[in-house]
Amino acid sequence: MSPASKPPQRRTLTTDKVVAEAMRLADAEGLEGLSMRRLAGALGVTPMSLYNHVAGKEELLDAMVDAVVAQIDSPEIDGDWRAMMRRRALSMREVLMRHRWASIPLISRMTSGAAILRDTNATLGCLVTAGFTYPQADWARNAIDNHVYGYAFQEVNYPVDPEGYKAAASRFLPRIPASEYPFLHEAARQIAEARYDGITRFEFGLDLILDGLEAWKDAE
Amino acid sequence: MSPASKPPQRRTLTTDKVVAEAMRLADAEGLEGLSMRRLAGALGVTPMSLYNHVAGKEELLDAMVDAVVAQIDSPEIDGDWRAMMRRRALSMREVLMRHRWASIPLISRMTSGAAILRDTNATLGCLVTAGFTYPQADWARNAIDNHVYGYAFQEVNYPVDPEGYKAAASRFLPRIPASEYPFLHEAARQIAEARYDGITRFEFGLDLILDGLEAWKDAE
DNA sequence: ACCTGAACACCGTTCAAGT
DNA sequence: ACCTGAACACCGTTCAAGT
Repeated sequence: MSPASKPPQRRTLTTDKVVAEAMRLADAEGLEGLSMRRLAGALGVTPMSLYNHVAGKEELLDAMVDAVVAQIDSPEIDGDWRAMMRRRALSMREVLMRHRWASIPLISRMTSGAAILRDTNATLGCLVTAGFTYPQADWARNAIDNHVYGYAFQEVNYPVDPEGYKAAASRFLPRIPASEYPFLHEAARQIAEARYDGITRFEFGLDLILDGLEAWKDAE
Repeated sequence: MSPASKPPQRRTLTTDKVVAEAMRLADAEGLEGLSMRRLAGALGVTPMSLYNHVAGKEELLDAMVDAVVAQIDSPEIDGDWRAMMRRRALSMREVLMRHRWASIPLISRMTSGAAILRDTNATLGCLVTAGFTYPQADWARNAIDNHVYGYAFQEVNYPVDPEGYKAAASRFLPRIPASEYPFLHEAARQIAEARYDGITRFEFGLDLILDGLEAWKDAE
């Protein structure tokens, strides 16, 4: 029971450390760079020892997704619903830009960690308190989240900097002959010329949805 | 040069057959059931012979996604934009229900097969012809597609039949104590009770977006 | 031209064994 | 209680060889 009697095992790993290192790996190299074996290597441990702290790779991914959701600014339940939805959406976008691997598992895994439950509860709560019915609140959340996910996903996959943009355009445009795809060709040309306006466009679409929700709510 | 001189090779495989069998496999067992080796087995061939017809698994997935997109009713360029966007969205939903594995790769791969280029060209063309600017048309398509993808994805992952619904709810509700997540708990309860109204909800959200686009278009 | 066998460099995970 | 070595059952893909 004295400190010196501490057993010889390394005692280095915890679930939190495993999840944190997995997120660091995914941040650095993307999801396809994350394997249990590489993760173990990064932690200086054999692959199998990970299974003492996470049940498997699926559960690890769920935990990573939940850790991402934990970072978003959830609505305050008594706050102005529109301001709160706006703040949450902007925060989600920012978090998804920070963890560029997260959009896909966030969309594609039906997971329910503590942070996700908390955020969903707060979001529905804010909308219901503002006067939406439960089904309406459920739909409103879906509409907003679909926008955020879809947009974030695009932003992650398209080149942001002007040079990258130009390069991608010149790599892409030849595949779109004006004779066969006149509208697509012109759209690509205009987009290739425009400067990047990520947040503006994001907020534009977001406000479109919020307008729709407001009208919908008042209409009934 | 006579028919009898036909060489002994089986000559069974073509790219189209490989893609078609891959889709059948994915339809039946999901994307995680689709491996190059299993696909080869289903075609009665060694894994390596597939590489004579597709460059690799990534390209195979791209081809599968394009084959899915080829099935959707693209807009007619001179048609009423709202009716055409509506028809396209309903068709996309239907196709994504038929190929339940397709939502995720359709969202997450930045691919540009012939069918995708064609559909994008037709969609932008219809909107631009109706009076949207190119950037507006681009955004409009994104908004609609995000809705379709997000919704289809949900519909694929949630149980449709009442029994499955009930089972999922009773498996889920205990994880959501009313004390900690009062709003989420009540939402889950109401949703668990409601009968499934997939298409209605889909069209509701779609019309919300189309209303927003119409207002937006008229406003400038 | 198309298909194959053998091999390479990976995976996630189990299980019995160590301390 | 935690970590390990060895093994199992898979992957995608390359390459030289067959016909």
